[in-house]
Amino acid sequence: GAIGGGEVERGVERKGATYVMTEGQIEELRRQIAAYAAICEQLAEMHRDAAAQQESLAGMRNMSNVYLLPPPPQVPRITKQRWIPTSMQLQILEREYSQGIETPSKQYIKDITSALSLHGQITEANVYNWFQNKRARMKRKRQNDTKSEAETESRDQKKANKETVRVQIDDPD
Amino acid sequence: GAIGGGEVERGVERKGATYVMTEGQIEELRRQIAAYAAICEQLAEMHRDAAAQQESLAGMRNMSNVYLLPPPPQVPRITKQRWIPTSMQLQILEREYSQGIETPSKQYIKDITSALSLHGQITEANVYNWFQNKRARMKRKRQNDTKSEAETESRDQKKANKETVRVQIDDPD
DNA sequence: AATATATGAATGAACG
DNA sequence: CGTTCATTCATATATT
Repeated sequence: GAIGGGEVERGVERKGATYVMTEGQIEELRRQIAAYAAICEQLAEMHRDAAAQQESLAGMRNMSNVYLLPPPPQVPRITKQRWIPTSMQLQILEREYSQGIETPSKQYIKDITSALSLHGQITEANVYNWFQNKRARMKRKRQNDTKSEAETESRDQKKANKETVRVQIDDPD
Repeated sequence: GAIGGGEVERGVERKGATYVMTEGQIEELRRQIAAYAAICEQLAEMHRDAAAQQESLAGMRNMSNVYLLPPPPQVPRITKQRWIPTSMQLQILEREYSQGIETPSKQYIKDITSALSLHGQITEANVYNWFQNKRARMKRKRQNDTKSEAETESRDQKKANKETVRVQIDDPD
């Protein structure tokens, strides 16, 4: 019995916001992910085939390092506003951070900026700011989490209440 | 593969026709889709490059339309629950602001949050954001008003200007 | 229903 | 570094 069960999960849930999705939305997500996965697989296979036949095709050789090579995605802006990282740039930055790069050195910033510029307009200042903001916001998040954990240390009841509220949401159809 | 996974399903809790997801789960989904999108983009680009150079590669041709068709770049329509202040909460907040509280201290935010929670669900972040938005929008309004005062342009011109700003952006290649 | 606006939230950049 | 500002994104609500 799921409803009101509160047997939600391991320590996954935080006291942060929760989100509600409909079946249709979940389905849509699955479809998108499946579609991307299929396309990636096909493309990758095509490249393997092609590479096997024609090893000297320019630009194709070191596919293993997919993230570091190719294309400039979209830089449509004429009016220079604030930097908006492309999904690729973000992905790379997030990965670097998650792998322990929290306060990159000047040289590191130079390098990664140069790598990221293959995926869109970017400056060293952008990268510097990104890491700075990341650190600050991660830290604040950790503090909030820790604090609210401490608050509810002996009060899981409150949490239960919160869960209960959501249960009331029900089906319009 | 490394990217796919069924973790989503495990964590999703069934509740009538809606599901509740944690921030972490949503984040994970977004990451997955962003990752696939970025990889597809790269592979497609590489493929185009390669195809341009070597059009008659066996095994490549009959699949060459693969990347042309599907992937919807749209990110999931996840309905995020955002705080909607009750009229009572709004009244109190407006009053505080009008009485000179523009940038409340952390402690002040704590206090007011706790007071406001008597009138409905609310978090410190909600309060913080409210004041932040209030400041920004008040400032903007003041600036607009002042500017239109100085200008002899018609009143409607002002709004037209605002619209015009966006028009410049565009044109990828 | 489709578009426009109001406003909560996220985030790049700047400040002290 | 911590905090705040400025801009943008996303969603709820209003308007047509």
